Amino acid sequence: MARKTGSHSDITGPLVREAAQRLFARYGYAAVSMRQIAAEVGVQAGALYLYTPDKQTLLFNLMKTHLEELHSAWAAEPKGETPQDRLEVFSRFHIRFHLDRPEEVFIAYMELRNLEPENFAVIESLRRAYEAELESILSDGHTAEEFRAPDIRLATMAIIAMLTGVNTWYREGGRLSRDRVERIYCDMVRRAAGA
Amino acid sequence: MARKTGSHSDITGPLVREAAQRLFARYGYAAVSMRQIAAEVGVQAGALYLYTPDKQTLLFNLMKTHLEELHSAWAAEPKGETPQDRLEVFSRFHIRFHLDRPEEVFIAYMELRNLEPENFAVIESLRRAYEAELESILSDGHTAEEFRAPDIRLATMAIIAMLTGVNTWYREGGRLSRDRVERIYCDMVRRAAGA
DNA sequence: GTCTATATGCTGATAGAC
DNA sequence: GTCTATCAGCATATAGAC
Repeated sequence: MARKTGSHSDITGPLVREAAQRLFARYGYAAVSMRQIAAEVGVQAGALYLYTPDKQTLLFNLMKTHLEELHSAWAAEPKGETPQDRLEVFSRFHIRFHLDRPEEVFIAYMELRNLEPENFAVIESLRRAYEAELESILSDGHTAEEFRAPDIRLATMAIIAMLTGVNTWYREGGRLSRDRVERIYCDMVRRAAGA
Repeated sequence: MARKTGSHSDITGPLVREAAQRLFARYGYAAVSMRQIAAEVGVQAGALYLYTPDKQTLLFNLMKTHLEELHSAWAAEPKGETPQDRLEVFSRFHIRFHLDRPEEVFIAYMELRNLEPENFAVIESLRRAYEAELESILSDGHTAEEFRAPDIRLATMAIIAMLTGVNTWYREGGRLSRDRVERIYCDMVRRAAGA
C-alpha cells in the first residue's frame, strides 16, 4: 500500500516549525505561548508535543537549522580567485542570504539569551565558524597586500555588523533594488577593508 | 521640618529602575516578572506599584531616558570644523557613549517589539532624530566634496550598524584598549564614507 | 494524530492591614 | 512605604479517551 501523501504527521510537523518561527520573530520567544503556536497551526496545545519535546527544543532547532543552511549555502558559493573577489562574493552572499530569511535572522540574533547553556554553545560555535570564513578572506588579503585594514579581527566584526544591518531597514519595493544595495555595500565593505 | 534625606521613597524608586534595567537586559522584558524585580530590590511585588503604574511604563521610561541622554550628550559634544572632523567626533562619541551603557543599549535594541504602539512611536522618533545627526554630517561632507559615499542614506545605516556592533564583542581588559578601538573604527568609518 | 481535561505553578495587578 | 493576601488568568507539560 502506498502511504497516503499529505498524512497529518507529514504536514503538521513543518507547520509547527513555521508557526513557531513566525510568532517567535514577531513577539519574541518568551512572549509566545504554546497555545498561540497551536492556534496558528490549527490544533490544540497538547498536539504540539507530538512534534517537539518542548518549547526550548523548538527554538533551538529553528536556530540550528538556520545556521546550518547558512554554512551549506556559503559552501556552495563560487569562490573568487583573489581576496578582493572573495570579499565581494561574501558581501553579496551575506546580504542576499539574510534578506531572504528575515525571520530566521531576527530569531538568531534576538533569542540567543533564551537558549539553555548547552544549546547556546552549539549555536555560538556555528556562528563563530561563519565569522571565521570572512576573517580568513581578510587575512589572505592582508598577506597578499591587497587589503590594508589596520586590524583583521575588528574589520571582520565591523563588516559583519554592517552587512547584517541591512535587514533592519531594507524593504522590498523601496527606493533601491536589492542589486543596487548589494553593489553599494560591496563598495563600502571593500573600502572599510582597505582594498 | 527638614525632610529626612534617604527616605525610602527617594531611594527605592531608582533602585526599581536599576533592577529592572539589569534584569531586562539579562533575561528580556517578557521573561522577567515583577516579582523578580521586587526580589532584586528587596521589597514585595506590590510595593513596586508605588513607583511605576505598570511593567510597560517601566520599560518605556528606561528606553526614553536612555535616548534622551544620548541626545543631550551628543548636543554637548564639541563640533568639529569640517565634515571630516565632525565624522570623527561622531564615531568616537558613539562608541564611547554606547560602551559606557551596555545594558541600556541592549534594551533599546532588543525590546522595541515589546513596546505598545504609542510608546514605540516615541522611541522610534528619538532614534531617527539621532540617525539624522549622522546623515547631516555625511550630507555636508558630500556637498563639500570631502566624501564620496555612493548613497548617503545607506552610508548612514552602515556606519551606525558598524559602530553599534562594537557593543556585541568589546570586553574591558581585552586585546585592544578603548582608544585603539575608537581609532581603528574611525579609520574604517572614514573610508566607508569615502573620505 | 488529535482531542479534552487537568496538574502545578507563575503572571500582573489590586485591596486593605499596619 | 511596605506588607500580606488575593483575584482572575495563563503558562508548560502530561494522561488518557477516541
